[in-house]
Amino acid sequence: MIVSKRYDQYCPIAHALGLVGERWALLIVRELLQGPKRYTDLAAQLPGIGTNILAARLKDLETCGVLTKRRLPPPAASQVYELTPYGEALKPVMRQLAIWGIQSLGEPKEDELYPGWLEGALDTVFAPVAPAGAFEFRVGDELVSIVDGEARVGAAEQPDVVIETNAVGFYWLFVERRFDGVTVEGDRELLERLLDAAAAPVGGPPVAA
Amino acid sequence: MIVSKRYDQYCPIAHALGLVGERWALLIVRELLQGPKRYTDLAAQLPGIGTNILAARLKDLETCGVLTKRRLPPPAASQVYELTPYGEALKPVMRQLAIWGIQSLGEPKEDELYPGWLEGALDTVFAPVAPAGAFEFRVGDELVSIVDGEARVGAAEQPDVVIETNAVGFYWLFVERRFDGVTVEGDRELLERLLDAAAAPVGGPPVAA
DNA sequence: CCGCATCCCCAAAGATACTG
DNA sequence: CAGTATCTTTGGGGATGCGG
Repeated sequence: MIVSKRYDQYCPIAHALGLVGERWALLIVRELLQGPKRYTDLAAQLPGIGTNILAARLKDLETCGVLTKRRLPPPAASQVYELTPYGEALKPVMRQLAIWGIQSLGEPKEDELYPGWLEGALDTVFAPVAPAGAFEFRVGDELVSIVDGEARVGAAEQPDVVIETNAVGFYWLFVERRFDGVTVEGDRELLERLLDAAAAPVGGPPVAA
Repeated sequence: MIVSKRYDQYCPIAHALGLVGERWALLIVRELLQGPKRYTDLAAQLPGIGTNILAARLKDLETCGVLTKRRLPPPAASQVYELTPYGEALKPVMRQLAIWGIQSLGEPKEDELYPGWLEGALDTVFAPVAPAGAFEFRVGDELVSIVDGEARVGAAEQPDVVIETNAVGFYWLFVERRFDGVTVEGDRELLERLLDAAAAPVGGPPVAA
């Protein structure tokens, strides 16, 4: 398993795929973008992964410098996995993958969403390109703000704009700029600038996948 | 094979990986970013792929709307594969993957490079974020220009800046802003703006992979 | 419990030969 | 040239076991 079975080309993309291109690898990174997690928590968030695969991936990702295993100080005897700076640098990749994928994903059904999804979305997709200002998103029962380009759970102190909708409204707002079912209070133009910055208009595949 | 074995989550990233996350898939996309190609040409550019895998991937990528099979008009009786607009929209993903991957790739050995590599690099990594102006790159025996945000093989008519180096110099110029072995004629500051726009400073993994 | 290692089974990948 | 057919090998999914 070690270092074998990669692509045999000098190419940054092929090399990157050699490091994080295997099944489950980028989903593990996705989980760790939300902060350090324990083995069991990872397994819980990745339905169907199988404990052997998880262990193998964690080992691989550790040896190639994407994440580190860290033992928590005495009171909590457990250990956690966390991204290295190089692993964190995958965020732009995840961002683009998410922007591309969502175009053919279709709107969410309410019961498919997991707690914290909005924070993940805002943190990786919107926050990195957010213009100066304070945004407050109230989507379903999630409440997350972006202030100075950083996503935070909870309300903003002095929000420039407050967006209220449900998950479906949020989906269409992002992929097609549709404001149906979306309530915007405050600086709507600032929100539009955020949406423009977040993603170029793409459109889905010719055949819905 | 059809539609099975995907990740079972409502998540744009998981969905994207379900479409293009399998082995070889993104490398096929990489090839087609350079324009339509025939089956045999693809096989030639992807050492070790195996004809059955290539055929299977092409079929999968076609059914999920990433590429199309097109039969060339009569004189040339062959058929080619080309990206759909949705497939082309993967370019930002490839861009970020390349930027991330190159940080731990190491400098090239001259015999590892394939003809046309510079055009690929400039087209997917630099051109999409290039500031207005005309850049001319002379790297080894490759000669490619970027004019108005588009990469083109050949010299620029009125270059604002001409960069001359070899592949190794080009590598370090990009990953560490080192100008050793790089000759810059004309507007050097414009080149620096291009480099700044192309990639945030990242740095490789703690352990060289 | 948590963090894996082991085992079994099957699906997918690799290699090669062959065909319209 | 553009694949399909066939065979072998590898890796993933699922369950279970086991030490700390």
